[in-house]
Amino acid sequence: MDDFLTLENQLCFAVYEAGSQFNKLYSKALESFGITYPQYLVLLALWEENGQSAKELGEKLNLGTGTLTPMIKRMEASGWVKRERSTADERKVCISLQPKALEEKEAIVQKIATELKLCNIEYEEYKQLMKQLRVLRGKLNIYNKEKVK
Amino acid sequence: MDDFLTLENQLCFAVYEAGSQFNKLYSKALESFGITYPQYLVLLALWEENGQSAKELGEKLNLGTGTLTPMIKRMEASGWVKRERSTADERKVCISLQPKALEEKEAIVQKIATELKLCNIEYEEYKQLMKQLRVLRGKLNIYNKEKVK
DNA sequence: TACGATTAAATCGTACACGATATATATGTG
DNA sequence: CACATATATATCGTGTACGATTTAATCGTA
Repeated sequence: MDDFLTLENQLCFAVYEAGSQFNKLYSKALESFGITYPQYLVLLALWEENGQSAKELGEKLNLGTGTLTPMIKRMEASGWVKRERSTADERKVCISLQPKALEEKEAIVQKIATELKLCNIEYEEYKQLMKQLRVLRGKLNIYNKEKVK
Repeated sequence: MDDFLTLENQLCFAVYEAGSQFNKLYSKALESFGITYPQYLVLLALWEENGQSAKELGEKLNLGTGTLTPMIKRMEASGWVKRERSTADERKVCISLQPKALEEKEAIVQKIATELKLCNIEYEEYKQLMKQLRVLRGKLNIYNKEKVK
């Protein structure tokens, strides 16, 4: 009757599970580099475009300042990034990569690629999932944006 | 060149994003009931089978005792569940629903159903995603289990 | 039956994640 | 120029999440 109520049939839970599994996989793979999974996402964003304000970074990663500020400070303390107040607009903080983040890039990327290969995710599967998750993201985004109003 | 390195093309990030969007949607929908999204998942598991040990619950939800114990205690404090040491095996704690959790079930389920409907997720889309996420879960599970050894 | 190994929870430390609030800088309009 | 408004961060409080360690109960086997 209310089969749709079981954990097993909840899309939100399927996503939640996959998320925590990726979290574990990446955390373990990144452990030896001394970065966490969310910190790796920050590096990805900065490798793509070095020197971004906290706001820009937060928008790309869907993270508020309450999450980002302390995280970036930890990454600064461990030598991955640096934070500088913009001189043009003193409200802004510009976050950029330290040499360490550029030097270690290849090794980190390689490590992740190696581990992911072990999961045997097919290219078609990957592509399909990405496509469907983008559609889902679009719909959830519209909903969440509406609700803020 | 390394387009596969962009955030936009990372499966892990797509899952991460969808997860946090669901989190926001459910959190807002559940706010008036005084429960969080993870707590709602606990209720789902207990509505499905009332009276489970912390270990069983943790296995279904992929949560360790470091997460579950304090969460269940909060849910006990707010009157949703109760915790009782098993008399047969004093190591076990049996977690079961308080009347409040049974009384509010319909209202909670209705509220969630209403909000989800507003997202316009098609049945086919839902089914497809569930199917693919189950495959992904299987693969990530195998990987993560291997790594523990 | 004694005792080492296993199992179930609890506890601890660290790191997200989010909403709400505070603070400081910049901007727009009279 | 003055001042209300808007913007960018920072801070705070609460609640997950996870690995590691601790504690207590049970089990297996000599």
